[in-house]
Amino acid sequence: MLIGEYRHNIDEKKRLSLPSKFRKELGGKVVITHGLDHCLFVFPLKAWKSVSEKLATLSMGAADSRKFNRFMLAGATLADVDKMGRILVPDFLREYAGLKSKVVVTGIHDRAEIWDERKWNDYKKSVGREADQLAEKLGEVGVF
Amino acid sequence: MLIGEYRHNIDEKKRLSLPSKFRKELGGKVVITHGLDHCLFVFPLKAWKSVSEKLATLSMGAADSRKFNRFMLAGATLADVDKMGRILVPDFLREYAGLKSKVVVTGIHDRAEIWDERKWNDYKKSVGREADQLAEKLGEVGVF
DNA sequence: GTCTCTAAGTGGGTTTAAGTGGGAAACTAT
DNA sequence: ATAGTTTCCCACTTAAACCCACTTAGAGAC
Repeated sequence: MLIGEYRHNIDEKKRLSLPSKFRKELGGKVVITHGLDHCLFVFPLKAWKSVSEKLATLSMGAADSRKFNRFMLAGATLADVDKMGRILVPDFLREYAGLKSKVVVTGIHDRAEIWDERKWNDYKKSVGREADQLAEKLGEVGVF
Repeated sequence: MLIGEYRHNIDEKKRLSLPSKFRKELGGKVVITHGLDHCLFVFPLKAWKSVSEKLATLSMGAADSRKFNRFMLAGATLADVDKMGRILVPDFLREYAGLKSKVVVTGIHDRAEIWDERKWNDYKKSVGREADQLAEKLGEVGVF
């Protein structure tokens, strides 16, 4: 189970250290892909396979299904973790997530997320303002 | 599994490098054919066989079925991958996909796609505008 | 609280391979 | 024969992979 929020840097060679607490669960190969709200998702290879199997059930006939598959599959990259626990983030994904040097890596269940630091701060603020309404929903779902 | 997006050039001799990460899966011979949305599809020989079998059993009207089969089959070319991992893209396919020098090669499950760089950028932008609906689908399919 | 030890995060230099360009040889067509 | 392609092979450039070292932050002991 991946949890927590870590502040890391992407260096000049486009390398990003994964938090040491994530490394065991993420393993030696991870898949980075487009996430929602313009962040990036990082899956352990195993978890990715179950995602891609679900995607494979979508028909190729419909135009929006093709779009969806291209978004998820062409938008994904297999990255291997180097000896120091770092991954390389491809240009097109960095661009999508608006990543500069300072990024935030978060853990959400079985995946990690990569956020531009500023985007993450803004997002947290907006979540803070909506906390009451969200709390209502949480109650509905029976979390607390 | 082919995933990711790679920017390559078609040189003056009409040669196109396949991404190194695709080469193992694509093998020494590939089938290039008309793709949907004015890109080109590139199948490993093995995957092509299952595609052509499916084409033979299409359940659409006879006239449409003939049309689609001609589109896919008559447009298909068997291409050898050279020692450097490059293929030759025939003129009529380059024309169909509007390929200039700069192209994008993407991986979608068991096939690669070749896009004119500008077309791919436009396509991605349109996907971006539909991000919300795509997110809905993510939920429907139970991906996340 | 402070010192020490350990490990994580970062940075740089070297090596390797991918992507690309171009020349020589073979083949075709004129 | 010759001009124009096509095919094969090799060379160059640059970016990714790899290895190692330094710095800093955290954990533990005193």
